[in-house]
Amino acid sequence: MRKDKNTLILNAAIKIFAEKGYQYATIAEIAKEAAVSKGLIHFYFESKLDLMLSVILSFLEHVNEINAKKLIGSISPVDSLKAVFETFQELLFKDSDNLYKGKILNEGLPEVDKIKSKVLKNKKAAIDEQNRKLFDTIDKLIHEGQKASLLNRNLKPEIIRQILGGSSQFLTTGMYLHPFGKGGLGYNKRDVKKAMNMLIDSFRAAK
Amino acid sequence: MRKDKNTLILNAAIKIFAEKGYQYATIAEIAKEAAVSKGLIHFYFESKLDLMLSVILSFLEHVNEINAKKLIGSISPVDSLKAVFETFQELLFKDSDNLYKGKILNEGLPEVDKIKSKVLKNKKAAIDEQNRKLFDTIDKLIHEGQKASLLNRNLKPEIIRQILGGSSQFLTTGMYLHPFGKGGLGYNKRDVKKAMNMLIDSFRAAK
Amino acid sequence: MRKDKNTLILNAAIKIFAEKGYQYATIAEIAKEAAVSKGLIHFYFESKLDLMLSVILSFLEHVNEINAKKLIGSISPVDSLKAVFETFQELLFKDSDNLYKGKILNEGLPEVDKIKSKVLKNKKAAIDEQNRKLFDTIDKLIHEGQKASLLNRNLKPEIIRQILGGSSQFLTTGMYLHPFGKGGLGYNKRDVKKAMNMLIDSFRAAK
Amino acid sequence: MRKDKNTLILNAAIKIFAEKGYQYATIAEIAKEAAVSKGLIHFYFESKLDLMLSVILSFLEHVNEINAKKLIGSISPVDSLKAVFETFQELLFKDSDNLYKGKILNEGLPEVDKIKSKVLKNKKAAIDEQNRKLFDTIDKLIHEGQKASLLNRNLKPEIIRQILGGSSQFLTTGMYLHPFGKGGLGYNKRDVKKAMNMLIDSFRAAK
DNA sequence: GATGAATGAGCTTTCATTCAT
DNA sequence: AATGAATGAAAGCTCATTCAT
Repeated sequence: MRKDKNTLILNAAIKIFAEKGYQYATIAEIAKEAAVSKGLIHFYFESKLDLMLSVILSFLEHVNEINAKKLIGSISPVDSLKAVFETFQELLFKDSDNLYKGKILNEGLPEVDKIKSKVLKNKKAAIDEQNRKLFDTIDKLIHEGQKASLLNRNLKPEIIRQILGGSSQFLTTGMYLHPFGKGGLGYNKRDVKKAMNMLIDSFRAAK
Repeated sequence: MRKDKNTLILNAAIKIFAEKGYQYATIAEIAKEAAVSKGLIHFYFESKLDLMLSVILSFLEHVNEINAKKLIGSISPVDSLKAVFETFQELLFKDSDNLYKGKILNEGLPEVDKIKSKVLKNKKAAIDEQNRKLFDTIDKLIHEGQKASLLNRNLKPEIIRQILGGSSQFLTTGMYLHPFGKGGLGYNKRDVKKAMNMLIDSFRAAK
Repeated sequence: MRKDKNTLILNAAIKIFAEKGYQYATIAEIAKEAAVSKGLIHFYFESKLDLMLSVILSFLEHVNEINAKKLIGSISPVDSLKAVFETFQELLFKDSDNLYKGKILNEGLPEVDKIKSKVLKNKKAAIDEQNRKLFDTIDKLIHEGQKASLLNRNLKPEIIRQILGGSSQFLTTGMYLHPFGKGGLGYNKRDVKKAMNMLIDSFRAAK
Repeated sequence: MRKDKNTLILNAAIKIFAEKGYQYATIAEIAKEAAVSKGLIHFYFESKLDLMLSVILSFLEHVNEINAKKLIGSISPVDSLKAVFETFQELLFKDSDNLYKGKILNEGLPEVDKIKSKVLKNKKAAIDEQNRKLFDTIDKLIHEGQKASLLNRNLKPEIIRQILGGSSQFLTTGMYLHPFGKGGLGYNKRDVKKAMNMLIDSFRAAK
């Protein structure tokens, strides 16, 4: 089953955006990577910015979709929280394409300010919605956990969320490390999962 | 005592780089902000990239300098660790210029790959050295703490470092929050300090 | 009886060319207007230029055809001249499609230089022929009028032709007016006819 | 006395715009004609459109300036009208640069709709003002002439203006003629002046 | 030291045209 | 006859960098 051109371009974009950064990535290079003409990219995507927003949107949709499935059962808020961050690790560690998406997610957001066209405004709205969904999921779980005295009430939920989010992202994308010539991460997927679970457990309310 | 032109340009660059991002910042705009001609910027700095590396380098030197002073006494590894991350918060929260530097630090790193000229290679080497110094400080403290059974030995030092670094950065720069229209951070400098200390304490070895 | 596709495309082209101008009109838009695929346009017309030349040619053929019928009887050269320019006004004022053609006629001519292909050279030759026919008709009538002492001999026929042509075109297309925000023309079809007749009468030889 | 680069570019633009038409003219070609880099054109002019508007504006300013001087004395409306159109002929026949301007004036106006930027809106406003000044001059003279029973009252002033304008333009730019392979105009500057004066005289009120 | 006019490589985007289906 | 995905040349514009003054 052949991938359609749309997906082909999207995957090439993920790779090039992540390798070069949004600004340094060129349509020409993405086209070359996808083995497609420059024109075709603009046939499927309104602009370079549209292309990047499409990458981000598809990733967030994927994350929320998986979360929705995972959180159906009646597990505790703390376990749910673990599950949510596990989703991140799973997706980001699954293959390099997804690892790339984590970087793009981080880098692409400032670009969103430049949105002018109607189509892109709609796409941004869709991204915002997916983001809000993700944040709401996390914040609600933290809040529930605190209400049920399962999580430490001494920290504001926003603080906890930032700690978990920052740790998750740095652990998976290896930020801090890469540019300074240190080779690999020095740890693996399993280590990350364990660390995140311990981290969440550390926020449990003292008995 | 008037600031010399070099510093004038550096400060303008910090502001514009942080506001627009490295790529979208233009020499023209930095020149305007510094009330200086475009030509003069290239008189003091070899290139745009040189300018950004100079910003990063000066920040890291500042951080290491402060750390060196703080860690002279014979405090425990855990308290030292707290002191190091406190340095970050202090610098980054001190004024908006330094907060900006946090963002630049994050964003500028991919650019480093493009370094070609000899002068810039030297500058990169200087940055790497300052970075290694910072990392070594952190890693050594974690290692000492684990050896002295003050810190949990179940987690690799790299993991702990990434968690502390990620949390610190997300808490101070508000990443995750900004692009999605949520207004302020919802917490303040004091909250961050408390949270980082609790976080470090959570890695203490169970008795 | 359904219009055939060829005519359908031609009419769509007239509308879009006139609204947007030749250069700004796109094949895609013409195709949409004609409710036809882009590919089909190139099935019926060799190129965009061919399409415009076809519009011009069909208009000139129409003008000459009508003139031929009108000038069969033995009316005076002056009345014939009036009839010829009346044809213009009639066609151009008849409906907006024809008014459009007047604009295209004016705008399209510089494009003719770009003709390269054999097919288009033939089409250009056909246009030239129709044009020559129209000019010859006008010039001959002026010349006859002058010879019969019905028209002022102080003005060269070319001069008279340019005055009549320029007046006719400016009166019908409203050139000069449109771009400066003045609303309608301020006069109607009847006014134009009267003015053109008076203008032609003004060239009558003084007794 | 060397022409400054601004004027150099403006003159190159006049030539290329007139030869190729606004749309077909390229910045690269204008730059080559001016023996200047592409970048410099955008240093002096905001955009290609700005460049053309600048050409039109400078021409209209020139026309109105000359008219203002000519109409200071207390000559009759009819003679004033002759003087105004004489200005056109003088400017347009003076040299090929000015003849070109006549064509650009005609062709460039539809582009004005595309104006978006603030700078260009100001430029458009300036053009509109110069145009209104020109139209007001013409319309006022026609109106005065009719009021003083010097000009035929059977024709609306707008009609007379269009006839004079259209004739003037067609006579000077040779529209109608050029594209059909007929060589020169077949008449000269003197013929045009005589014809325009006769035309204006033909609108005199019958005694 | 300081200026800013001048350069030119490089980018995104448009769109007529082609061709497999 | 008809479609529309795919192509690629060409264009306007940006901006770091240079250099005469």
